[in-house]
Amino acid sequence: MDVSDLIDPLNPAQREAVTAPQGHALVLAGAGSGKTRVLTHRAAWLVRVEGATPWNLLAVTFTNKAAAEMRARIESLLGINGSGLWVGTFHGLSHRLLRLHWQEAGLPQGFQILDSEDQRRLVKRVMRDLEVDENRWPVRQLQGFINARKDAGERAEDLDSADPYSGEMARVYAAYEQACRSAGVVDFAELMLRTVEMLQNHLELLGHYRRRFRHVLVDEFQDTNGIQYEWLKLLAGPESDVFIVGDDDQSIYGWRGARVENLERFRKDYSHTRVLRLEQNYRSTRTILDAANTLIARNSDRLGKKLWTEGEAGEPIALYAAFNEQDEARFVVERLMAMVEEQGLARSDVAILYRSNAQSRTFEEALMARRIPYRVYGGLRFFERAEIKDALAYLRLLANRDDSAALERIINTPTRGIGNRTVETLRLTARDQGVSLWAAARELVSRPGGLPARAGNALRAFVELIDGLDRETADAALADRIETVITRTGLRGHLGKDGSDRAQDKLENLDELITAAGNFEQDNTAEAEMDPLTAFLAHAALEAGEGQAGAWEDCVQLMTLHSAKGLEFPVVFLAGLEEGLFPHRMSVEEPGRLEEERRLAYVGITRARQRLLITYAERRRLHGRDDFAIASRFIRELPPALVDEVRARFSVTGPDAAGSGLGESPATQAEFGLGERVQHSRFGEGVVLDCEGNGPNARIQVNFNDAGTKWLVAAYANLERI
DNA sequence: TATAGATGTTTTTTT
DNA sequence: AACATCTATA
Repeated sequence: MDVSDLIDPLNPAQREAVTAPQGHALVLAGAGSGKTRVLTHRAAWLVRVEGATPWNLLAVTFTNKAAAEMRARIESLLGINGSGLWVGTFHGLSHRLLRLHWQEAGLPQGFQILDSEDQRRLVKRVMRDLEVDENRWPVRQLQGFINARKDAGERAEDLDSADPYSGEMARVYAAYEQACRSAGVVDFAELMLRTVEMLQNHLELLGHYRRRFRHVLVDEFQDTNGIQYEWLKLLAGPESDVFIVGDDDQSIYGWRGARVENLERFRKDYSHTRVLRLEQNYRSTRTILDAANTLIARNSDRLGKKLWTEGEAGEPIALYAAFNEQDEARFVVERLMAMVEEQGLARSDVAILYRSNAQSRTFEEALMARRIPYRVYGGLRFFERAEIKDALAYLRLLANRDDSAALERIINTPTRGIGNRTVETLRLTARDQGVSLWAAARELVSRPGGLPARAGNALRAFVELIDGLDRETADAALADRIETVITRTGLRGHLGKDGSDRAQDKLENLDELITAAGNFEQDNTAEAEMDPLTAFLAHAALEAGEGQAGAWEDCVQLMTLHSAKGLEFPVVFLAGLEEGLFPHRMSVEEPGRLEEERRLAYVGITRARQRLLITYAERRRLHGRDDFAIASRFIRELPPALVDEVRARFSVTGPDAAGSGLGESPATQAEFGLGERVQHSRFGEGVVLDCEGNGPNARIQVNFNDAGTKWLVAAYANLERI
């Protein structure tokens, strides 16, 4: 058997990992050391050399993107393709198990999945029913609490109900679970927890999967949380070999319960684990790697790795101190244009990375102004848009009338005369009789005098609308079904009346939804045993869909540092390195959280292959508020010798030098930084707020104590620094 | 009950 | 700035 294609592309350390004898293995793999390659080649090795079948493999990661790539690479190495291969995300695979064994899991066959927003709304609903004070107990906090408990594998009844603080939260948790149960919905964390409980309670199922999954492979193991660890321990039985890959320096999901300690725990729990290290980096220049190593060395409690490269030193890291976020975007876009035009770089070779999604806007505007194609990953995703979720809520109701969360969302969207008063009556009736809102609606509609005439008619029309839609479209293709729903419910007409651009966008999104459903039904022949509507709704919740669909043009890539993990680009712009933004102000107090921010910076730096450019803005508008900022501590933590500061300050050239075209006379040159105090002959003292342009054409905005805010042509303003 | 306008809240990252 | 939620008014 010729396995040279599996082995030849590997270095000795990688080869050792891929060809390791049977048994457990922990691969500590630094950034850019080829860990995904090792994982996929290991999977192929097990089948082609060790006699396993694809059926014996279970391969897990965290993000849909990573899972898709892993699947594609394994399939290509094995020359197979099909859904028999269990490769996916923790949540996706759990979902698959729960669909297959819904009865054992105690779920209705058509259970639906709540995304974070759905979950928050439901928690809020429950809190109102329980009359919990939302000022004392913020909804988000309760939502976070519930998820944290689930991520740790704890149910409401496991909590201490005597303690007044956690007792109150446990009460909400319990009521929320009850609401989910009666509506037949599960949240993300529940997918994991329910799967674990199902396997614990059904040993015949557990035995079946343990016998099947002889080889369990896990990528990004440092991101596993408590319940995911339990999940793996269950599915990987005593006869199974577990092969895990991870990097403690890239652990950036602590906020959602990830435990780096799971790496160490694994070594203890799985005896005779072979520990391997991949320390040679094939991705970045020596400069970039040195910078990353120096930065991450400040963190404590590392498992310890020394990344090295045989590559070139490469160019220094560029640092640009922008005046504000517009200037930052201008710098980035001009630089990337120059690189694309002069060096023939593809636009898709360039990534702009930032800490928070809100930062994408300024870059989008700057790119759009210059007609440069770009693609934003993450942010508000397709299936999370309000109009899409409205349409999906109707579909959820068609699939399951008891889905009260879905019903509440659309019972009066678009408005059809069912106001708060009527809905409140519905809730009371539902609560009294212990039934869903839908059942309560049916009951009230059929009971004479149950509601005032006007409300009763409106509600009856709604009930008939839903039942009618169901009857008429039950056998239709998914896309036609959605088309009918959008039209008949009045969603389209409602938006059509509004002539605004935003409404137009929403209409286009609804059309896009119909197209997406059509494509989905065509491609998704694999899980034929699942009802197409249910499958589509699950797809919408689990893979919310990326920002913009299509346009596989050559695009500049914009994304958060979190979504950049696992990717690499020849050129990386790391933007917004300011104290308060990155590291985020919420994370600077606690050392542990600050270290996670530093790991995030490490992830960002190590995405770059050739060129790394770092920017920050001295002044940034956030939440409508202007704030001065100082450079991130992470900039100071880089070795100064590796950093080339482009120009931190704004320079103004005098009119004489500009007019004559001769050399600039130092005497007429001045430099100003934002926030600096200046003196003007007529307006008196003021503070520099903003700058625009450069050299003789530069304009400068000054807020004078007495004369107010003015824009001045800097060359003629004769400002003096004080 | 519907709507416009006021008021208050974001505080980050994702399945 | 953008959005959700509340309030006053028709």
